Amino acid sequence: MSDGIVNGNAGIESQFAALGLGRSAYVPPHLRNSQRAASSPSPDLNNGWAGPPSHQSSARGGFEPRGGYSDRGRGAFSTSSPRSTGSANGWAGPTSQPASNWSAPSSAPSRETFGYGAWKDGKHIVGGRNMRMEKELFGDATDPSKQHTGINFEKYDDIPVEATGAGVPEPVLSFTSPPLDPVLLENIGYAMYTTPTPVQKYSIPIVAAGRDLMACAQTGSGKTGGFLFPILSASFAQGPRAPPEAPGYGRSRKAYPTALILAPTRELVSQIHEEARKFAYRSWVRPAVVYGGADINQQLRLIERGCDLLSATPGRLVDLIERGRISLANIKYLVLDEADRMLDMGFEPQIRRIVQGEDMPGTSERQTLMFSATFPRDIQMLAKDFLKDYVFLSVGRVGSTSENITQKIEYVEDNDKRSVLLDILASQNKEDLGLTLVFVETKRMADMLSDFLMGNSLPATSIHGDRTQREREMALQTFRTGRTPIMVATAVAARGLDIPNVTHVVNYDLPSDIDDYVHRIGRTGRAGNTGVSTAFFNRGNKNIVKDLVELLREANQEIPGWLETVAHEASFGSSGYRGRGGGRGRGGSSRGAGGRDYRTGGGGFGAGGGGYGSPRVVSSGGPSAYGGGGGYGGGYGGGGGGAGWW
DNA sequence: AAAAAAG
Repeated sequence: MSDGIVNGNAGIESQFAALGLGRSAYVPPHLRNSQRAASSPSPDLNNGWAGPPSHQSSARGGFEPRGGYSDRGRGAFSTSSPRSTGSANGWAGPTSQPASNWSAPSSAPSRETFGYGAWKDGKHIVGGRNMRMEKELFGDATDPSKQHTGINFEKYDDIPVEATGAGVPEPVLSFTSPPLDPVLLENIGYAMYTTPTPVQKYSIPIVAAGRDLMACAQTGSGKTGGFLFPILSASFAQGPRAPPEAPGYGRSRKAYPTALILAPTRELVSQIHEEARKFAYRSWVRPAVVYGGADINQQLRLIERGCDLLSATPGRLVDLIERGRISLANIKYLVLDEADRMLDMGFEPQIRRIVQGEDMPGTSERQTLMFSATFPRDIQMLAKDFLKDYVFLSVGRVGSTSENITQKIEYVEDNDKRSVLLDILASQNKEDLGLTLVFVETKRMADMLSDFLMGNSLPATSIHGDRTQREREMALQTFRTGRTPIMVATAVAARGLDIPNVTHVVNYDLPSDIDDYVHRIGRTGRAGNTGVSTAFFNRGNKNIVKDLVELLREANQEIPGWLETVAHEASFGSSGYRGRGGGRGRGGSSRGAGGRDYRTGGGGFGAGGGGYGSPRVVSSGGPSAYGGGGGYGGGYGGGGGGAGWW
C-alpha cells in the first residue's frame, strides 16, 4: 500500500509562526507578566502588558463568579467596528486602575482594558483594539523574521480528508460568519489566515453543530486551529456556562474553566496556550496554562486572573484539582490532543481521573474532541468512553516531502557520528542562518553531544526531560531566537513543537519508529520553505530500514544503493523487521491519514457503509493517497502481520 | 529501549 503521505511539515502550527506570530519573541507564559512589567518603563500607560491588571484587585477580594457577569473591571464598552475606531480614539471604557477597586467603574479611563472583552448581562462585550498587544500576539509586519510569506496554501488542497459518522455536517470552505463569530474572524484576520485547512473545514461546522469529534490528524494538519477556532467561536457567542450551585462558588479561589485542553508535553501546552491567547483577543475568554516543572504559585496567581480556556498537562492539572484550585464543573469543551501519545506516556489513569473521576460534566453535558495520530484499540476505547455519537475524521498530512524536505541518509558508524556532525555543521553555517535540530535517542546523549559541540565552540543547547523546566524553556528560547542555532533534542521536541526557521534536522540517532522519523523531519521544510534532513544510519537501525526506504521512495527521494541492499536483506533475514502493523505495539497504522472509523466496519478508506452514510471527502490526494482499502485493517485488533516473528 | 510527566 502506498498512501503517498509522507511529510509532517508545513502545518498550521508551523504556519502560526511562519506567518510572523511572534515565535522568536517567545517568553514562557509564567514569566510573561514580570518581564513585561520589568521592561516597561511605564506600566500604567502600557497597553500591552500581558496580564489583565484590573484583575489583581478583583482577585484579591475573592474570585468572582464566572457566570456572575461582572465585567471584572475590563472593557465595559463595545466597539462595533474595531477596525475603524481602533485604539486611536483613546478612551476604553469605564475601568479601574490596577490598584483601584474593580467594582467601582472609575470615571478615569484606563487604556489597560484594551484588548480584553467581557461577558455581561448575557452579552459579549468586545474589547477595543490594543496595538501593543496585537504586536505581541500577532507579530510585527516590519520584522523580517516574522514575514507573512512563503505559505503555500495550495498544498492544503492535497490533503485527503474523510469524515464518517451519522449526519456529518457539510464542511465549510472559508472562514465566514456564520458559523464563526465575527470577533474570531477578525483575530484570524490579524493572524493573516486566509483559508481553513481541511481539518478546520470540518471541525468548524462539526463543533458548531454540537457534535463530538474523533480526529486522526498529525501535526501539520492545522489541528490546533481546528479545535481552537470552533471552540472559541462558540464560546464567544454563548458565554460561560451557568455557574454550578456548589457551595462557595464564587467565594473560593477556585477557577472554573469552560474549556479544557490536555496535551502530553509542557512545551506543547505552552504552545497551544499561545495560540489561544491570539484567538481569544478582545473576547471575554481568558486563556490560561498549567504544566509541571514551573512555579505552581505563579501559575495559581495567573489562574486567578482568568481561566476560561485552560491548556494543561495531566499531572499538574490533577495536582491543582487536588489542591481545590480548579474545578471542572463548568466544562463545556474538552480536547485531548495527541491522545495516542498521552496513552503511550502512561497518562491514561490521570486522564480518566480528570474526565471521569472528578466533577466534569458527563459526555452528554459537554463537547469532546479527541486528536490522535493513530487510532489503535486503546484510543478506540477512550473514544468510546469519552465521546458521544462522534464524527470520525481522518486527515492526511500537509505538503509533500519531495518538494519541501531533502532527505539524506548517510551511513555513519557510532564512533564517527561526532566528527561527521561537526563536518555538517561547519559546512552549513557559512551560508545558512537557519536553525539546526539534532535528534538523539537518550537524554544522556543529548547532554554529551551538546557539551561536545560547545566544547568545539559551536553555539549549541539541548532540551530533554531531565533538564529543569527553566532550562528547557531557556533552550527553546535561545534556539528560537537564533542565539544558539543548534539544539540537541530527545523525543520531547519531536512532535507538535513549532519552531520556525529550522532549516536542517539531523537524526544523529534514528528512531525505531518511522512515525517518529516523520515527525522529526517535519520540524523543517514548512510550506514555501525548503528544509534538509540528514540521518545517520548504521547496522543498529535495521528495524526502521524497510519503512524508511518505502517512505523515501514515496517522497521521490534519492535512495542510496547500500540502503536498498540493507532493506532487502532485512526483509528476508531473521533479524530486525517485524512486519508492518504487528511490530507497532498498539497496532496502529503507520502513516498517512491516521486510521479509519472502525464503526463503519468497512475495510478502510472509501468503504463507508454501515448506517453512517458515505464518507465525505473534501479533497483527494490522488489515486494513491490511501492505497488499497483494506490496508489498515491488519494492524487493528491485536493480531497483525508480525505474529510469526517470534 | 528510551522518553515524557507531579513533586
